[in-house]
Amino acid sequence: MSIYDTLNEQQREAVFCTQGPLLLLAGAGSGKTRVLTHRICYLMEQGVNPYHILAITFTNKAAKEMRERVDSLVEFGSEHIWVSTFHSTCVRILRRHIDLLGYDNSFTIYDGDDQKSLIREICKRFNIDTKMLPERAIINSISSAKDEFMTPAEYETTYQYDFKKKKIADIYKEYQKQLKANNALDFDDLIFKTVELFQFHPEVLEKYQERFQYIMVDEYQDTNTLQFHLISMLARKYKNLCVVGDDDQSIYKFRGANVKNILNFEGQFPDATVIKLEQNYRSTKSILDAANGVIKNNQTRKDKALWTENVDGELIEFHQYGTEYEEAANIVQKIEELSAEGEPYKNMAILYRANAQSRVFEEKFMLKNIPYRIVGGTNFYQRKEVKDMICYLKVVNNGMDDLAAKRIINVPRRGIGATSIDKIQTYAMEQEIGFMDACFQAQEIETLKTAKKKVQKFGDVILGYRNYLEDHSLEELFQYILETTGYIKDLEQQETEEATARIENINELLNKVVSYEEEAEEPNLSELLEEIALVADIDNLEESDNKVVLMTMHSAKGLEFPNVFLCGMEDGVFPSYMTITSEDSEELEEERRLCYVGITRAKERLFLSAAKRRMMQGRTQFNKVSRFIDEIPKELLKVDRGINFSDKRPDHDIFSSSRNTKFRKPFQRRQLDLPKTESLDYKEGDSVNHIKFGVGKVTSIVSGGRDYEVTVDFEKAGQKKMFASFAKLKKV
DNA sequence: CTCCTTTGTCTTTTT
DNA sequence: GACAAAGGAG
Repeated sequence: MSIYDTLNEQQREAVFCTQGPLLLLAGAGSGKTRVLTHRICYLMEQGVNPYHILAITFTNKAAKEMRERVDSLVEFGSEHIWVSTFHSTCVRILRRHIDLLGYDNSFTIYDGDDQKSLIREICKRFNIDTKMLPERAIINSISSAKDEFMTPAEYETTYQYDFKKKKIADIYKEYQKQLKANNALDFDDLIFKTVELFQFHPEVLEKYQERFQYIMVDEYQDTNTLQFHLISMLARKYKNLCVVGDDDQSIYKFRGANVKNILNFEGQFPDATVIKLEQNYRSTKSILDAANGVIKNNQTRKDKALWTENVDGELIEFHQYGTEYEEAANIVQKIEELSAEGEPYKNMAILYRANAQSRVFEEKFMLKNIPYRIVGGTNFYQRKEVKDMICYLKVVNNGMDDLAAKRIINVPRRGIGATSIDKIQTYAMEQEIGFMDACFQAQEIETLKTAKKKVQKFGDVILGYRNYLEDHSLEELFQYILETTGYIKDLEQQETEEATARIENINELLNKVVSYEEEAEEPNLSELLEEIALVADIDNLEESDNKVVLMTMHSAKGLEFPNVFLCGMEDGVFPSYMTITSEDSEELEEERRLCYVGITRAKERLFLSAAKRRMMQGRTQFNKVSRFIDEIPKELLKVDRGINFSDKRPDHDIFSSSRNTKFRKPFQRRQLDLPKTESLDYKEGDSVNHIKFGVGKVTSIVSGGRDYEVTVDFEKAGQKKMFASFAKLKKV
């Protein structure tokens, strides 16, 4: 009896197929992690040195789990396998070789917030109207350019006749210049620079090709073009590349993921073996059928049929509540009931479309004293106080990080305001030196008057820290910074709840520093900062905590729970307003894939819910039940009359008229009991004004349930479809 | 320079 | 409703 006997035929085939390119199409819950771990194990049995194996996962958490699972299968050697995310892999490579590209090896990693600050600064300097060109759009454009391996120069020549893009090209160019001057890389650069390194230094590439003779990539459907490039460079020599993915679970198009990577794999590697894993081991039949019912509405997908031998299981429950508060109250109550029946809290997860939806649940859980954990949202390391302390560490570590220096120069208050900072910056640019270096030369800056001394003093403080680190540990440095800045003392004096929470956060960061120093082989500041920059919130989700988990469906990818609550199943929430109004049908399909991911997280029970009205951005919105609910086969759904409705209005069950609902569109009768938008003051053919798109002509008005769907041909923006209640069109 | 108030702007997902 | 940016008083 070998460990491979428990695998099914396709799984075994995949495990034993070790040579040459292999595409593994693995449906949700089909045991792909088992296949990957067993495959690694088999490779080692075949005499492959674990040193030659590279496995790329999507999160650090997945990497850790994979290593542990391999470790439980093999007797020794698992620690030599290189298992990590794309980003961590690249950092490891760049730390060794980035000097070949003219960067310092102690480079800093910029997160999304840093990126935004830098872009904002550049826009200000370039006098760019961020109303015409929002920062978000600029960042996205630069990010997509990098995803396509396009340098600023290439971007400029490609788009020289497009006014807006030409502007972006200027910003992109300056942005890269600044990054380099600050000795910093953003997330995309980590991959980009690694590819560049391999391109310009074939001897380095060859070294890694020799090292990584067997490569595996998980969640392959979510790789972008640049990542594909990286992988194919590495695999070019030995061609032992195994990619695992599911096109139905591709949910990161918005950040550059390219489904074509998986759809065209056989085109890129013509001799590839393709194996499909279609048996689901995770979910009950009802849950799986519901998921299949939804996903089959997508036009562009590889045909496949996921099946299971599992029991039918319970029906899927769907409730429509009056408000999001009722929704939360009832879900929490259900969780209490399940808990009373003996279900551990950690077996229950609440999944939603957007992070903002977590708040109502959090309030309820606190009130009821139920342990919970929210994953995502504002990351721990993005909190003001934590970020402040990190910036101190960054400045100590990398003297060229202007952004970090500017952040802390007046935190705590040192009497150095915006005008002084500008003066230092101007001087730094004239002298072509870094911001921090300019601070060290404060005496030379003529424009500074009373601030001269203060800036000088700040410089001395930083120099003091650097000296201190020479013969002290990181923990000691951190403590020293806390003391000398008086950061905690300031907070203590405030005596507010908020301040106490901040102190706790700083202490948690201190814990991180301590535990890093204990675990690392050779602790150093760069590595600590890199660990901080590259962790995702999900990475810290401990299997052992018995807590209800709350997170977005995006974050839930790759996880599974016995009981799953999918809330906010409303058109406008999920699918989101953005995707409904977009004319690109691809976006709705991605949203549907997300729904598929959400449903397939559930093993035993699935609860779906919606609210008739909910507060969104301070306005009450009336939402129709999500179209995805409609796509689930009716016989799988159990729709109860609302329980515990707190508002006394007669409640109309959406399926109420009779059992015999097969022939009617289930949700249409709702238009009777929901307030319709006030009658419109414009009709087809009228000219109307929209706050963003300007003037246009109404081409059609369709009554869709509680709202009107209005199509307008705008003079500038072209044709748009919108809901009357959202669009606030004015007749002109 | 700092602190407080007011105004305006959004709609998503993240390494 | 939340949060950032701008404006105003000390």
